[in-house]
Amino acid sequence: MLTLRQMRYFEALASARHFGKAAELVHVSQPALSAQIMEMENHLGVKLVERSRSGVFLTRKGEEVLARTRTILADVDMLEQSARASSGTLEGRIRIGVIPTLAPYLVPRLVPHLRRVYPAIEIELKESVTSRLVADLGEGLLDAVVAALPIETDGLSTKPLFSDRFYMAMADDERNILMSPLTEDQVDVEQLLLLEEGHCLRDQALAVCSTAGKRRLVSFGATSMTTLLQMVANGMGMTLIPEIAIATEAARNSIRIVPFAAPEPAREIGLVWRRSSPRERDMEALATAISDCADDIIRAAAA
Amino acid sequence: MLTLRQMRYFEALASARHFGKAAELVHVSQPALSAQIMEMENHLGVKLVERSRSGVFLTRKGEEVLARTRTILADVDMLEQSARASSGTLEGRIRIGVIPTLAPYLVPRLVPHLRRVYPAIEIELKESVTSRLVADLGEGLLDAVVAALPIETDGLSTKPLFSDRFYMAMADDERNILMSPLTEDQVDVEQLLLLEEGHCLRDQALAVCSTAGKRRLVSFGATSMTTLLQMVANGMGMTLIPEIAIATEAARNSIRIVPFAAPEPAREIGLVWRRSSPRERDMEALATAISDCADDIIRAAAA
DNA sequence: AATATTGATAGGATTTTCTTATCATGCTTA
DNA sequence: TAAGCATGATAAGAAAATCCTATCAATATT
Repeated sequence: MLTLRQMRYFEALASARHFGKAAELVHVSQPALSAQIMEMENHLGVKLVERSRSGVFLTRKGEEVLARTRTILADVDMLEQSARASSGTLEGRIRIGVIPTLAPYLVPRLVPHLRRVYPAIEIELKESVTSRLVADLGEGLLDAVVAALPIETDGLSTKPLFSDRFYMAMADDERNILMSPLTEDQVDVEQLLLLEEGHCLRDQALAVCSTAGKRRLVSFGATSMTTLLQMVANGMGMTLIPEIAIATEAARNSIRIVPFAAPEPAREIGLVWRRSSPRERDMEALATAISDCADDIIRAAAA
Repeated sequence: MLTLRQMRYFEALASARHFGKAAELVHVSQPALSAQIMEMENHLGVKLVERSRSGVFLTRKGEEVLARTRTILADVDMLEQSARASSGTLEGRIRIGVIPTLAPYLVPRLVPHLRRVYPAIEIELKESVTSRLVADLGEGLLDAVVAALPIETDGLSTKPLFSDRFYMAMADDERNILMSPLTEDQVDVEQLLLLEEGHCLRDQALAVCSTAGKRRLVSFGATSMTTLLQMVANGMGMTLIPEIAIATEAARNSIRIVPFAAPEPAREIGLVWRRSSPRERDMEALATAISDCADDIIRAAAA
């Protein structure tokens, strides 16, 4: 089996053209170097060097092998260097999954922010429901997931990022005469519009309004918050909207946002990653960035 | 120190994404593979793989190192293959030195002949006096030398190729009324034209004509046979010409070629190479080729 | 909870590699 | 020409690296 050691010694020998000198170059005794060269020659079945009194010459094959050896050794050097170049925080590719009820509001702020703070970052995004994202995380297809907690943590680490309060969104007309702040039992489940199955926000909405019977539930299976709020604006019902979505969606649709009475219901957004991942520092940095962005977005909505 | 073994195991691990399977791939126990991977990680100071219950993933660095590792391993394969591809007879570069009193007559036939018989040959030629050629041979700058024997053989091997008889060349006019065949003591040393110092033919000519005193020697220091024979044709004297040069030179100059009486003086042309050279077979083939060409040339002259 | 997988760890055997000492050869020099 | 020198090969034993078997710890599965 050919070894790098053999190549290193051979390189030295080719440079020194002298077994003893070459052995010094690689900090080894002359017999050790001789043995490795012989081993290499035997393995390749070729004479690499010509030993003569007037010095050591490479054979034709030796010259050819030397050329290849040099590029290989150089490549190995490159490998060591590039591997050791400890990539700092958030350098290189990071694959982030974000749930659909968060992504459209968070990502447009988060990505530019990350790019600004960590110029060497390469962001890959995936938007899907929590279960899909967690599966991808488990398979190594994602590095981090931003989703609503709690998440059954199966070899995963979690860090809470921010709290995202729920509001009720309804058509901005006179039909909806509700107290503000709203209490949960005022919600008419028949009027509640929900996202399609799989979205955590759907489950959360149901949890908030759980006091009423679930029988008369009408699901239009909306695929996005935006769709849902268009339905709301058209008077088809009302829906729960997370605070982070308000600024964007209120600007698009003519809706009224009604707060809940304390204790205000909310979802906890958190960052999730494989516990076995060596990127603790990246996760820390990412968590901070997301929290900051979310705060900005929510503060902007309040203003 | 990074080793190819580590890289081979790492490659296997990246392919199998499983320590046990990877170990099988490289015919080794799982702890052995684990240890090498750990060694590699420690050496590089980087986590290459993420060990998790749901499988083994490469880290970013791991991916990068893998890419480099693969090209290195491929290059090593190439090296082994190309080295093992036993170059047949007279394949690749061969550097041949030829003395000036032989080269102009031998080379134009020899080179096409070699190219025809050994298509993969790359010929490099050097024309110089014996001492220079032998020095170059000793320094590994030449692989073979074609020169007149004997050669003080200092770590060199020698093989006689052919015998090259001497003739006397003189102006083709009526002034030279000499017996044919010539006997050596008929030569008038004062009329003898010689090559400059260093050429073996000069010494051989003097040896042939040694019976006469050397005092009156007139040397014009001609640098080539052709020059010398032009001088002869112009009536400036006579000179020794080796048989192999006759066909070419007689066609160029109006000269008369007179043979010597038996035992005809001659030079022995031989092939010389470093005894330590592993190219015995090449030397054998080269010797045959040269002998064949020389025979052709001399036979052509006789016709 | 019991069982099966999977990678890490431990201890000792095996193989590789190294060093020192010495040899053989050919060159240099007295 | 013989003694001394330089150089790479060889030998023998020490050091190291690598490996294997057995076992552990942590998870995942049943």
